[in-house]
Amino acid sequence: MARRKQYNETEVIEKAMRLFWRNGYESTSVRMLEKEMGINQFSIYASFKNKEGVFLESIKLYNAQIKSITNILENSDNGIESIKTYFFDFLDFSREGAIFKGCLVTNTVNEIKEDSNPVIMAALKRFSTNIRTLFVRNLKQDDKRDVKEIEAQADYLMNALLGLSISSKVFQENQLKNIINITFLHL
Amino acid sequence: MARRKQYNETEVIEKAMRLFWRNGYESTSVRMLEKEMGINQFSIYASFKNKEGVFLESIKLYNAQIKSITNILENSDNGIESIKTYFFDFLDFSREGAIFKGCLVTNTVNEIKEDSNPVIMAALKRFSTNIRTLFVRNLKQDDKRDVKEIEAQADYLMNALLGLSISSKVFQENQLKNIINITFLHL
DNA sequence: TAAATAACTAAGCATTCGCTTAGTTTTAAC
DNA sequence: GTTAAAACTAAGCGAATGCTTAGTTATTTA
Repeated sequence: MARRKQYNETEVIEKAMRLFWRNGYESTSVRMLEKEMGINQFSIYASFKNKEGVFLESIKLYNAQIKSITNILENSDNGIESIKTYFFDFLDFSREGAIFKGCLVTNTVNEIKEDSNPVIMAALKRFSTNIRTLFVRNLKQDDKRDVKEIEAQADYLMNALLGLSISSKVFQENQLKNIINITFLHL
Repeated sequence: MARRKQYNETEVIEKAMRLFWRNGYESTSVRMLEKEMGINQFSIYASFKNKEGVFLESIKLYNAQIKSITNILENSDNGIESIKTYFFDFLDFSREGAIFKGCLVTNTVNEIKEDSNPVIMAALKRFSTNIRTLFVRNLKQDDKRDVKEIEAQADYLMNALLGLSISSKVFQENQLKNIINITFLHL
């Protein structure tokens, strides 16, 4: 009946995601998305409605990709050791060649203003809440741990993880590994 | 010979700084600066050359204001205890009413792209290097501390401080205090 | 082969951005 | 009081933003 799409929507979102990851949401213009995704603006808006739609799909893909790491955490019964593994895995996940891009979600939280885009903000909050829940779950696996302290320890770990997302752009790899090691000392 | 300025440059920078602090650099437009500073665009450019100039002056003022805290750290001989105090003081410093604004510098580092504005980026790096140096200095005051570990511990503390700047916008005050307490446990 | 329709191209829309400039008002020196 | 210069107002500059639309091309169905 009509012409077929000359691009694969999943493939172009993969490219969009990498651009957002490197650049942030606001700093990535639709013209840049055009070039990176290799399709015209018309096609972008036809497939994803608007720039926000492209980003939300990018977050979905990011979530799917990082699942390979969170799944390990989710299926583990090794308490805090698995959380530490998650930190190292995350660092590896955020690597692109020699540089670290941080976490797409954390990067965006830092950039977006709460009231400027509540839809995106809600998606981002959902993401980090999920990770914190996994931390709590795993902390509870350690028998000797004081249950009353678990919530505070989860916050502490989230703080370290958020920090790591920024630090990874500033510090060297061996510094980052030291940071993780010290974070889990005596916890 | 001529008309006098109808505004005080220090006063209007104070207002600009607070806006940047809440909003970030890119997200703050010159139109917003006009309103907040209470002066016309012409006056802004006459006094500070350009938007970047306004921001650099804002950083200077921020530095001057946070000196009340860093001075305490600089003049202390209490080792890591003084660093912990600095964390609590910073939290208080970043408070505006019920909400926490984080650190102006950290907020901006997260927003600015390295190559998009190297001048501002350099100013920001200088700022955080200074704080890390203070951390190293204070860690060395503790006799029993292993000197080889001090650099890594300074990185760890910077990571926690960077994290705190983000966390302070998400977590409640008592959560933040718990995070600081756990950060300094057993260090 | 012809008609129908989805997918494409490219130009252009209104708005906002950082910044400038033409023209007016105020004030100090003479 | 006159003059000169700095400080002001407000309009508008070119470029970039997110998004739309008029017009063309390609492909499926009949």
